[in-house]
Amino acid sequence: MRAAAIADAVIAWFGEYARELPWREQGFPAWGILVSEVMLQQTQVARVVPRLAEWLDRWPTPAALAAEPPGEAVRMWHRLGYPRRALNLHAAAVVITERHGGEVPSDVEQLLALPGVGDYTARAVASFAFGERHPVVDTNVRRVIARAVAGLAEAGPPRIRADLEAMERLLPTDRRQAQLTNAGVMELGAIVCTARAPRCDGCPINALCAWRAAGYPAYDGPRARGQARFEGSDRQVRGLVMAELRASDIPVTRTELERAWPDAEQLTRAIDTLVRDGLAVSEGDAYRLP
DNA sequence: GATGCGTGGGT
DNA sequence: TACCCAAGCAT
Repeated sequence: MRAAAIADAVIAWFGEYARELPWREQGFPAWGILVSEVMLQQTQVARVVPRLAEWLDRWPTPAALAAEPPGEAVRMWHRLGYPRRALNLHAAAVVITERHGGEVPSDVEQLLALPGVGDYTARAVASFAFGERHPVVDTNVRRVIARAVAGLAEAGPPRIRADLEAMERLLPTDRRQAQLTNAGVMELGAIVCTARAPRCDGCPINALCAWRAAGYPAYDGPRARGQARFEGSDRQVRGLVMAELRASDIPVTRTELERAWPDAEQLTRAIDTLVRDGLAVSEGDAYRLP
């Protein structure tokens, strides 16, 4: 069967060429897996590795993190981006401590209920930390399936149900083999079947690839939405404000923030949304981490 | 279902 | 150099 051939080839390749990453070490805790998966949401592996080590060194358990103010999580986040993830991780640590006896749950439904844990992260933790048999679908997996199975150059817009079903069809029955298939297909998409310049010569499934067999046709389907320009955006201003708050032990005044971004109207909008998101707290005419 | 959300690496 | 893209999530 074609799906079995793909899984077998990917598993064999993964065993030989997988990168040595902290969260793949024997005995790496479920808490560490959860933290790594949240850090990896839209953030490259190379930037995550050092921050993950610092984080787990300071907070080796969910209870340790839950005992501190959420602002400390935001500060430890440094410049990983999307700092609401740090807030989510802190809130998740509180839930895990109060409702799950301090242990990261292995059940997908319970994982999905944690703040900042969505369809990808819940199944990644269930599969990688606990060996549960669930399809894990991220941007890499979607691209590999689009090419190898559907014969398309790109995956197009995400469709959760269909994407999960497509990966499910590739998963072997055995739990361990399913886990290795999840990790292997992701890894293949990350370092071989890349978005820009795929390294098809080194691909373990190039002989099975529908896109290759079709002669690498160009993509003509619907495009995933592109990102808005960053320079001059509210996101940039929010980032600058957060950098100021992280760097200070005392509240930062509005006047000091205006030095970082002179446009008063845009600065106000950034501050207001940060306060609404719980990433900043107002204290008189100044602001600090929560 | 479309948008907003940080920061930086790769080409 | 600009631009695309990155182990997504919440609303």
